[in-house]
Amino acid sequence: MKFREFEGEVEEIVAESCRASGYKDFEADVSLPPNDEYGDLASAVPIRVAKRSGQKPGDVAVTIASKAIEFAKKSKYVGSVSPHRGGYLNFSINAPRFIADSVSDIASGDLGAERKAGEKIAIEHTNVNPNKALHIGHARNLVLGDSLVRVMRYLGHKVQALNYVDDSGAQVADIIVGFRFLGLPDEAPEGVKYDVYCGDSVYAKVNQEYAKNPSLKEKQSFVLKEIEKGSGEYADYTRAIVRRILDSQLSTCWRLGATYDLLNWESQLVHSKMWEKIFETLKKIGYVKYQDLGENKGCWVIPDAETGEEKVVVRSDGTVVYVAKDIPYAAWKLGLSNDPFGYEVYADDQPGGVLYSTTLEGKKSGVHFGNAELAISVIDTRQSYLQRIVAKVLDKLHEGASRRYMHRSYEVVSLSKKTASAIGFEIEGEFAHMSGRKGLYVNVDTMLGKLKEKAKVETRKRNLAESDEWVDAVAEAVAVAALRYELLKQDPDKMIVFDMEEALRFQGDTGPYLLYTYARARRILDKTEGKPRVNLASAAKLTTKKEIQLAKKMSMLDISASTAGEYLSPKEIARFSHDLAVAFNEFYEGVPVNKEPDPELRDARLALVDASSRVLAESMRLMGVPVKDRI
RNA sequence: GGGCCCGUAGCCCAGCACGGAUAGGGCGUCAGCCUCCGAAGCUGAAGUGCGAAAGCUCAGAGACCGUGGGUUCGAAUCCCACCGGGCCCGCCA
Repeated sequence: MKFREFEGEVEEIVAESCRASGYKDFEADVSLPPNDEYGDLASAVPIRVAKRSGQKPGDVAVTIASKAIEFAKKSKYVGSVSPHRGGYLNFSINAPRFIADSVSDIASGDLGAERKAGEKIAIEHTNVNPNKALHIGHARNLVLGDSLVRVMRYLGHKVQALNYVDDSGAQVADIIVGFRFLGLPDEAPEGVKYDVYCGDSVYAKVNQEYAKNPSLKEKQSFVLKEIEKGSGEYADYTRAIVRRILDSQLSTCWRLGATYDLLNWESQLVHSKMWEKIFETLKKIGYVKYQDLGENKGCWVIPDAETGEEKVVVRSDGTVVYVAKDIPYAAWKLGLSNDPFGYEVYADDQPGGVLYSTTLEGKKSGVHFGNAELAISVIDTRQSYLQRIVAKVLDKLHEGASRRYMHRSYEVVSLSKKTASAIGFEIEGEFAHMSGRKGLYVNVDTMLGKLKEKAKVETRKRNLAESDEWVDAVAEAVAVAALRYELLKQDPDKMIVFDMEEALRFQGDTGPYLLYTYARARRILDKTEGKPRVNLASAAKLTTKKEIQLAKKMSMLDISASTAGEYLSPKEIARFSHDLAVAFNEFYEGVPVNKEPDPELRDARLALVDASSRVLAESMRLMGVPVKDRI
């Protein structure tokens, strides 16, 4: 997009004019000034030069500026250069040319980043145990992961979105225990989602019973052993139940706008024997060691050179611990071991395209997964230690492999005191961590329901003539927008203390604000007699600060997205979208479009509305925030 | 005991990667703006001066950036220590 081109020119000018002034080896750093009264881009290079040469920064700035002014004459988008006595070089943009070019690029559909040779990237996210419905903590994972998938694709990478299903763990076994040993019905009551039923009723009930009746725990280990076998009555039954719960979870994921390319099953990973091969290699190189005495007697362990501690990977009974399942999964993603899987269609009705599943039956379906150049795992921060162990082991399998394995960690979502109280838990501090066992959580479906209810009221108020179906569809979009944006905009390193009341806000820095802004822009375009078109002459009439601000902002999407990709930080897109929406609303309130008497100027403004709304829609798409023409 | 993360207005958050020009938003509070392209929005913080008006000009709420040191011409940003909060360090997943 054009702002980046402008930036490139400025960098070039700074570098050339430094050289021409006899200042060598200075990085031509360019940044946005704190205030646009200084200009549209600035460089602090004179300060650095002055530091080395002992001159005054302001004098250096004048010297370099005199050269820069000459170089700028050849440039396309640099309007003027001026030195600042504090030691800055300030560059202003050639607004008419910049706006005319930006608008026509965007109007022709060019919303993308500079296409580089895309990498093959595997992004793992969601990974919810198939025994319960998604709660808002899982939603944070999903939103982060799915937005990363979208951003990476926008940047031109070839992305595989992976969802890991732990279909053989204790949590699944608990559901089976409930059905088979506590006599709980394996059908949900009328009107209750299957995953909600299993999580809210079955899982909670089974855990209560464990506390009362410890012998029930033996049933759990019995079920686990049966599942492990992979065949037989219990294994088959579990497979069917897992599938029902998973499908129910997937409907929620899809509702949130997240889709996947492949499901990886833990049971298949275990049966694939990948671990056994890796284990042999690790034994051969002496990285895993057998302990014949001490507290880890009878176990295979890997040492941690830094802490001097060791991590058990194979228990004394020969079974593997959790991290030893993550290692082959990571190795498979990066193509560090042979691919034991076939691939088959799991769902062809997924909104974003076919969802595949691994299989050990050998069917390939003509598709390929794994073998990625980069693997990103969206996993909460509590697993950072284990993820570091996985990375270290990868390095032992293949020199430097850990550089291609990235853990996108994030803090958990907890509940505010008020919200905990609203669902029947009186707590000590200001917030409480969610707990599936205790039943202390807010389900995604519940939250979307509340958001939608409120959105319906708000939407109906503004659209008295519309059908119920129409209002429903809009309210659904508003609900999803509100939740996704809320979970995405905050830094992943910060805990979200979720408060129901606050999350129900549709004003200010929220998803619905973006939807509203887009609809506002569409309204202008729908009502107009004019045509969105602009040329150099009419662009020159766009002279107000609000118009220029909007034009600049809209052509920075690619810059924000690059940052988001580089730092695995999709909240950059949230900042961008909000800034763009603010710029649009200020423009909207500040200058007339359809009421503008000068038809040339009106059309130029229309073109600006058209282009900026396209960019807004694209940035919303990158966050998985739905877009509606009217709300 | 070892390690990771967080601490910025009454509340919630940006900014920290790459040190630089008046620390940005949102909520809330208060005051305005719908006969004027959608008020899920915008403007302002009793205002001053110029002007017929659009508007311009000046002024202008809320922050010891957890605390204390250090590095630097310059620190919210880098380094160290401490305080407060959260998390992890399992033959659970």
